[in-house]
Amino acid sequence: MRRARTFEDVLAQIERRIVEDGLTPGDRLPGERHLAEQLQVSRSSVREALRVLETLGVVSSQAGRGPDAGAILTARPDSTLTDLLRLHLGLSSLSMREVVQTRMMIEQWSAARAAASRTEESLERLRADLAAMDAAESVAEFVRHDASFHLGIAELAGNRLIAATMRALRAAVEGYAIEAVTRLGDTAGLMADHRRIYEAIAAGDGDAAVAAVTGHLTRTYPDAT
Amino acid sequence: MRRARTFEDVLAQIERRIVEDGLTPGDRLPGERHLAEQLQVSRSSVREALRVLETLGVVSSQAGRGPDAGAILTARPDSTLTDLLRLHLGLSSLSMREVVQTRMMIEQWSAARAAASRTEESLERLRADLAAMDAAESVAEFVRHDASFHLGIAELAGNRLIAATMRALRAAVEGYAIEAVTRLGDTAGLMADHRRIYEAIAAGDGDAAVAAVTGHLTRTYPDAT
DNA sequence: GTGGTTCATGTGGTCTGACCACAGTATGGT
DNA sequence: ACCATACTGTGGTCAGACCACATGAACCAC
Repeated sequence: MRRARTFEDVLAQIERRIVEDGLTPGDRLPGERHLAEQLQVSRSSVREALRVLETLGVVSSQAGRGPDAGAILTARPDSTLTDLLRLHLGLSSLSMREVVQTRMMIEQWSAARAAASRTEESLERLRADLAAMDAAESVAEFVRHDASFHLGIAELAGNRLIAATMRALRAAVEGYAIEAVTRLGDTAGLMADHRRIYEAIAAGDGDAAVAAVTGHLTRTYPDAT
Repeated sequence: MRRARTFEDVLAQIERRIVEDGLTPGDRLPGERHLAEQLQVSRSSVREALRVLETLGVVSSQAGRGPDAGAILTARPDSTLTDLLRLHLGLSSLSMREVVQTRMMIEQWSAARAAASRTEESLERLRADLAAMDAAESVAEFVRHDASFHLGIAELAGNRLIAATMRALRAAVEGYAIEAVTRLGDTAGLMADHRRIYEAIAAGDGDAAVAAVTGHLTRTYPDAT
């Protein structure tokens, strides 16, 4: 058994405090110096613990926020997941195939859910993205609205964990996406796919939505299944 | 635009180094003092960067490993994801419902994949877990093999990202699982579910496997869908 | 020669104390 | 009443020190 490092103790104490005091995003932690004194450790250890919490998207710090200020509790797991994917892809401990496959799973699930629980205003957002893609004048702009469209479907399903994962996955394949669109040359095929997905969701046809999403992703990332 | 903090620069430099030098798990980074000198920053900044990488499961440090030693590159995203879920559940920025729902998505997908690509040795592992559950003499032991069974299905699908996510999700509901088993009193119903899942996978019947998994999770976590 | 012991070296982990740039607040003058 | 100024405490960074530990080389006994 390895002895716990000091900053890990600090981590546990802060977590305990969050749970016991029922702190939620927007609340504040004491300043670094205060925490250090309360826990009888050095500021370095406190800072390392805060850095971990920041990495996990639980806390956010910025310099010089005046008295009675400290790290603010947040709920931003997005960049954690994005960084996680990017680094492990770089380390080759994860393959692009696995990432695309995971995205396939999420998008199929989301499309089915979205078809079942669609509302007029959520459909409106998807239509807006479609229109923006049609009007896009550059690959980058097209891809941006493309991402927004796919994310919209995931958010429509109403699960923050899945939506956050989807955002990270999407960011991880960003480079691939731009390359894929450029390679295909024209976007007519992609737009036809998108419209098919939208129509299926709007019609509340879950099976058709899943099929449309599956076809779309298979065509866009042919080398991963 | 907020100015980048020093340790974020260090982070970027280390990441660049990993990608450019094609480093993989098992390789080593220079020692903290060397990195500090190479990048012309203080050791504290290097340490904060390493702490971030450690949190993301990319690096692992331990004290006193002799000369020419530094942090070892790893590929352990599990605890990152587990911590992420636990903290955000504690912060109420994620609900147990969303976690269980995500698990439902992954297990359905995994079961379908597992049914399609089963092998005799992978089935053997599942059978071993089933037998261990039958022989379990305590709730804790039962739940442990229960977890192993479900994880086995996810790993069978052959996607490290999904398997890692599954491990984290499973760990997050650990407390719930023990409570659920205790509440149900006997495990006969659960075991019947497990056998039904196993049989469907062994028979290569994807649809039946999905149905069996869906029924099992719905029964185990009735208050989340 | 061989096997075990000691010891110097360098590591990660921690601490102290200092300085900086910045945001909020109070203070002062107009 | 208003605006500029100084003050205060913050997070961010740095330099330098010490500790416990793991490693490997030098050493000694046999």
